[in-house]
Amino acid sequence: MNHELRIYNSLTNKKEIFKELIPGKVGIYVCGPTVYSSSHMGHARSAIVFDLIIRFLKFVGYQTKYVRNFTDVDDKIIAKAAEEGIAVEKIANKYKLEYLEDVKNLGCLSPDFQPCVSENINEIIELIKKIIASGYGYVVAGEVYYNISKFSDYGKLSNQSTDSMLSHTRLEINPNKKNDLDFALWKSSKEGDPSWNSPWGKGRPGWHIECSSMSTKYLGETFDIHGGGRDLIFPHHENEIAQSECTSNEKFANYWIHNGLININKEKMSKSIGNIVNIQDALKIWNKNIIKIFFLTHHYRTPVDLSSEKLKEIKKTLIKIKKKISDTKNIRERKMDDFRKLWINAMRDDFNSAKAFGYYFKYINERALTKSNIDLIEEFEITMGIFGWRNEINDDTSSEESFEQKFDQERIQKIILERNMARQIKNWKKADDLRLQAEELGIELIDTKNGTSWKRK
RNA sequence: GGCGGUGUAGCCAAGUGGUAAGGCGCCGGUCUGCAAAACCGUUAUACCCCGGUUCGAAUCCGGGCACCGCCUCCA
Repeated sequence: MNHELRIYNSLTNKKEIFKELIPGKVGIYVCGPTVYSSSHMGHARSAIVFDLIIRFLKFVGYQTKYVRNFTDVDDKIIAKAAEEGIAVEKIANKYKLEYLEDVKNLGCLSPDFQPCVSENINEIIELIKKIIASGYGYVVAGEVYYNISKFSDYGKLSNQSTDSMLSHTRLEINPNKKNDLDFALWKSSKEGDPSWNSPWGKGRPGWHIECSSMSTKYLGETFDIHGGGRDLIFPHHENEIAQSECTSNEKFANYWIHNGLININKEKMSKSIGNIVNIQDALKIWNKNIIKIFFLTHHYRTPVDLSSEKLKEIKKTLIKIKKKISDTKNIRERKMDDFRKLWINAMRDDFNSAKAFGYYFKYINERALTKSNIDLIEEFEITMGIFGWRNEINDDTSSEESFEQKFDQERIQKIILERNMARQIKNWKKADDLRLQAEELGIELIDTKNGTSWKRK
């Protein structure tokens, strides 16, 4: 059996055998949110994917050091603060706390470190000084830019030549820049903006530099894994590499892991379309495990289409599975290779949780469950970060309660009463007519020993 | 235009050389006054198209086509 862990490295666009820098230890840095609005399902996916990766790395015996930052100094936050007439720090703090609450509510493990830009200004200034001293940065009118033409590897992550990047750019020409692709390391700030003193005047860090600085601070100049959403490959991660490698002369991150983005009902989730789904709103309707399992039944690199229909499907599956697990009789035993070995191997191959869940569903469906089988199932659930879901997911359509309350309760009760009277005297024609009436209201009647209940159709 | 990704049943989704996991749905059966739930069973001669390599390809190579993402600070 092959015990190696294989990871798709966005830097080489290949699956590679994972080799850690220090035996038994893994350092991982993931780009967290810019805190200027409530976090959405894209953030959720990223948090869930990297939570899975951390859990699995721990499971196979690695000691992990997991760092996820907050970008709390940024143009977007400043703009939002101006729009709402609230202090920049308050906006940043509000959304930072919200994010922490959201990922906690999703049942994700906390990173070991969650640094903020505002708390690392000195480190950032020192790094910018080093970049200037190495000849890669230049100062113009109180601002510092990175000179990409000096860094010969520029474009190695996104696989682009600087020429081709320029050929189709929407970039506005900035006369202060030596090259159009140069980016700001330090920006001078307008009156009222958050600002710090620096050798170049009052200002604040540009986007990108914080991640170079903070990853190095916690993990060293070279570390094992750098993660984030696919959309960050260019320019953000490309620029991080340029900033870090020009001063260290070392490779920045050995493996780059990028999770796929999400669509909502087949459309790109975006502000302009107005279809952003917040984590908070999703959690009001769906149990966290449904959301997690939805994401985990897709491979982390593929784009995913999110819709309530798909979440309902997951819920249905889970309710069935839950009943299977509690029913130890009545299940036919079939041949299946070692479940534990199968799912671990799936996960060793670029964290293929979708495949692993296939085995999980199959195993539960085809096993007479014994104590040891349950132990195996629970081991899987713990590693995937869904342990306890069976106590949290009910088949009482509770997730649709808010929807159901909009129905005319009185009228439904009247139909049920009338129909049951008809059923007692075996007037089936009338009973069926009343069932149809209920269906026209969009609900379905369910007869049980304990009476008649109903649910949304 | 450049770079990257994707294309597998009605829908979703695994599968990197050995003859198509899993889920939802559909259909049939048991059960039920009828339904629902549950349970049992069925459901891709076939993996966008055309060539090639191979004893053998969804999987590798070449050429197309289609869709999606990124291409600088939120557009």
